[in-house]
Amino acid sequence: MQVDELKSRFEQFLKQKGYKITKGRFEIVDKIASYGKHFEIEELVRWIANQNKTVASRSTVYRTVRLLQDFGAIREVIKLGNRTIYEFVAGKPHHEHLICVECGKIIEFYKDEIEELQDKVCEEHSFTPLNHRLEIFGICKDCMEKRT
Amino acid sequence: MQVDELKSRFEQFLKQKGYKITKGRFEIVDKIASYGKHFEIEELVRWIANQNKTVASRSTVYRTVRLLQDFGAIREVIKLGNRTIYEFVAGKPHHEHLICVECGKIIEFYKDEIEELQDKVCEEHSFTPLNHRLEIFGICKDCMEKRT
DNA sequence: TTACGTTTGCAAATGATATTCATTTAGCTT
DNA sequence: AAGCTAAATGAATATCATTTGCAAACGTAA
Ligand SMILES: [Mn+2]
Ligand SMILES: [Mn+2]
Ligand SMILES: [Zn+2]
Ligand SMILES: [Zn+2]
Repeated sequence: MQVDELKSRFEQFLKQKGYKITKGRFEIVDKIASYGKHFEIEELVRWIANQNKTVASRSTVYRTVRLLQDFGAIREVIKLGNRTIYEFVAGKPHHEHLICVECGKIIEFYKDEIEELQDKVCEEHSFTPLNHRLEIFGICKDCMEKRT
Repeated sequence: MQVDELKSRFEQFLKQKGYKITKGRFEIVDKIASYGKHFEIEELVRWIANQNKTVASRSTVYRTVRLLQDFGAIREVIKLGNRTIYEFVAGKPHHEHLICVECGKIIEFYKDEIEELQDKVCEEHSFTPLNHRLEIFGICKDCMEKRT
């Protein structure tokens, strides 16, 4: 399992930033890594709360998600209305999302050509890209079929 | 000016939906059309409030922005943190955005090939796209130069 | 073990947006 | 033109996600 690998890298990250190595932080890493789906923070808070003898409070979850974003293990992948959907991306290759506005299904995809074209656009504008997000909203196959 | 054209189309839209033609709604259309920049709703509310003998209240602004989105004259183009940046798109051709995370500058671009590739991806997943948003976050030329 | 800065949990604050409700208004229908 | 009814408005209040203040607990390094 590469979770241990990840945790040790996260430990390095914390040390290097002068932050402390705490139980709560690592519990949250474990939970997020084992959650396996795209998630919203409140969803995660509830899920963690339902596990027995859990440690982390809502504030700590929010604060740790922030840290994990800086660390690069988590990414905000979908912004819909006032909801933010995150994803645990450590180890996963970069990709974008199709979001069904009817059932909420999330489909992942990756197109190298799109990435290249983005780089080209950035160059054309002397813009240094740090990260990007492509969201395509629409109706998934199943929902489309149900409509008839 | 095509604002009148737009307002008359908006009027059709309202009638067709059984909504009413009111002063407030059209005042807001005028303000947004003349604002000329990407905007956040609170920013718009303040700006409208600063004009003299204005009609619309905060609630009406929020409600009308919603309507204009349904109508298609307004689009949520950037979601950054808990901020939503809108744009008056009526008449404007579709495009995407580069966002400087340092100074907030917004650069618009359009790449036909990217649009085509998106359609291709959707087809591959039997997904019916309704709309999409591509945000590229990074550092603009000016900010990059200032860094040295 | 001590000392000190960091983290935590909780409650309270925030900020954007939505909603409630009493009042006004738009758009019919006499 | 006057009345009628449903929709729109404004102000206050609620909601929801997220952040913050603060006292107590903890992690780290000497
Ligand atoms: Mn994903
Ligand atoms: Mn734009
Ligand atoms: Zn669906
Ligand atoms: Zn800049």
